[in-house]
Amino acid sequence: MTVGIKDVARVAGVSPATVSRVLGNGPVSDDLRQKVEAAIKATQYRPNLAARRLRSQHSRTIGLIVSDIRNPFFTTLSRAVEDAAYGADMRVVLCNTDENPAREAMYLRMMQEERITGLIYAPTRTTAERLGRMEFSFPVVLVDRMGPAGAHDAVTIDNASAAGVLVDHLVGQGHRRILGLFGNTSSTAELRHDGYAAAMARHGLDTDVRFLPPTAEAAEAELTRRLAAGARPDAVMVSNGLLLLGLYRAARRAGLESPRDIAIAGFDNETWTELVGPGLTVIEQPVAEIGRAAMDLVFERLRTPDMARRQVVLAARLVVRGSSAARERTARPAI
Amino acid sequence: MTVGIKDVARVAGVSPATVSRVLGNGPVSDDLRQKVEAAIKATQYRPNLAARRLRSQHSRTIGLIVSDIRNPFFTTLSRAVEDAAYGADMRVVLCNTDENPAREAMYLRMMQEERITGLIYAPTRTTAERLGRMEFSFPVVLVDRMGPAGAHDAVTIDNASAAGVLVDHLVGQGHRRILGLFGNTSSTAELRHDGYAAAMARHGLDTDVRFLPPTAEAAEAELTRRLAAGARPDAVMVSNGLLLLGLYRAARRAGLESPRDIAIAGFDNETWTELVGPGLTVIEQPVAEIGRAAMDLVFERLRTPDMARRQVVLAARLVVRGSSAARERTARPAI
DNA sequence: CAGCCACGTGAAAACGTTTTCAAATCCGTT
DNA sequence: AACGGATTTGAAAACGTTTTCACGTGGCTG
Repeated sequence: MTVGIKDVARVAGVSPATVSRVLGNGPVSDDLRQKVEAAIKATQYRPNLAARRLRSQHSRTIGLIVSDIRNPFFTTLSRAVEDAAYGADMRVVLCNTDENPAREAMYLRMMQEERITGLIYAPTRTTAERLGRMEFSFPVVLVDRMGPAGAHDAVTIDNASAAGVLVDHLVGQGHRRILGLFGNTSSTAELRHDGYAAAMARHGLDTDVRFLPPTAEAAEAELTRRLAAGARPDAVMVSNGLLLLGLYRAARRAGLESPRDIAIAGFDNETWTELVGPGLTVIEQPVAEIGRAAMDLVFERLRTPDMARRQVVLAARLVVRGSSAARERTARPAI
Repeated sequence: MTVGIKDVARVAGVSPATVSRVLGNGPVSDDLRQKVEAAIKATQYRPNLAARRLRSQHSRTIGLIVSDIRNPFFTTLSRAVEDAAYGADMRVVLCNTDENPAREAMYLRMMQEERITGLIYAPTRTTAERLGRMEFSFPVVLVDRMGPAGAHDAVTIDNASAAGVLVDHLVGQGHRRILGLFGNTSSTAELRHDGYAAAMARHGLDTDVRFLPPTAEAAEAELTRRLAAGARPDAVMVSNGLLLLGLYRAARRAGLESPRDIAIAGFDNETWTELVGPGLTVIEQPVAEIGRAAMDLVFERLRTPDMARRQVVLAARLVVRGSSAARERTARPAI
């Protein structure tokens, strides 16, 4: 039989209420407090969090829903979230959706059943659209990806302009024919595409775009196919770390060296991007800060439920490395 | 006000017990079942998991305690665990300890308070020792790292012999002076050291060993220091992915190329090890399988509490890449 | 046709806490 | 000396479920 608050009370010679007050730092005389604490030690009492939650209506639990924790962006994010949760004496329940709306829906429902304190969530584009019509009894803070305008708090970078910065850099290095590969499941990839397209237009260049499942395999296959078909862009840019990995693999497999044969750039400054060849030029996001900001937003919204919806936009940073360097001009015409 | 089972019952014109039975697939006539299901839809009812857990004494929750989710080994592990949990309709609560025993203790206590169904746990060496004396009311399965012999179920690879395989390979390539860097927080690193030492002895070679905090920074600093002091081993092997990263960085920073100037090898086949230079020779662990096996073990132990303690040992695999290749023999004497 | 069993159902207890409420005690003030 | 207020305590209700138990109904069996 598991020992409960009543057993502690009996041993200490007080009422259960008093034990509860000791646990919750309520008003108790030092005398009784000591007795109770001794009894707790003696009985090896461990509070039952389910009971506590049921009665107090506070779960002290943060939900975290991402597509795949193995994506280093989400790995770092989750670590930051967990740290903040630890600091606030809360637990984190982790959910991977694999960009699968059915799994997403299942987890969203679970979050309501858990009566979580707050949710940090990177929604699929399809679910994000539906998000405006859904009711939640807890704060929902979107990260990395946005929902319907103004429907939820969110923490992102300025994706369109970051993509623009990347394009500007590539063009500045003399690259003209710039292929863009973008994920097809997130609003974020869409915004990065928009930024790419706008920048290309600004420079008077034609775009070349493909939306793909955001996986290394998809990117690798796509570039391999194009190279086999004889295409040879000056540069390729991609909208996230997984695509960047596939891109690099494809180039390597085709025997292309960067930047000699093809320039490469993308989003997410993952560990390996610095180590590979001349280093890969990337947009670095302040991932841990995004996580912390999201937690802050959860807490603020709890404190001030009527606060206006808030979108926190953090600065991203261009990390220039060898992969995007200028090539010696060949005889090939500029267009 | 939140809608409860009673509200559903009232709407459906049945008793709360019947609603509960519908929810739990209990024996209910089709007639009433339909009414109840309609009422559930109408009221937007969501079960309260805290209440359910309190009454049923089942939390359907798996605890996962690792040192740092950002270590790709644990990332992949956690993904496998989460997948298995999803399949069994369970949640996973994720905890990072940063190899900090205090944080570990805190999380272990939390797990008891959560009354979790089972725990998957990679303990620090210091906590692992204490583990034999601790009582848990749920199955504890150790992963990657072991506890006191036979005290808990565990899933690992054969660390000593895997390290031996790595040494044999390096020696086979002609390397003689092999520096070994090992983490100082896990039993696993210790076993890998033992395997290294045994293999070196078998080959009649002197060992050169250092135990470090298992971080990239520590490994990088250590090798940099040694190189600066004029040391130049034939090869360096390390006991995990983080150390491998630091090792590679240090070599690179010192302008050493692998395998020309120094051979490099280690544990954990992370994404980047294949991409870097000639590729890094590593021992690859079946990480996802470790996670799945751990979950299986949790379930088996729940089914058969008296089952003998079980240690599952999975096969690791040597992945040979360029970084360990033989060097052209120089005039330097073999010893 | 009597008896039995299987089945579906509801009333009420139970899970382990926190919280409300009222009672009791103590202190200082008038 | 009496009163008011603050402080500490305990009894009991409440949180939202599942589970136990007993009851009623209907179909079978003998």
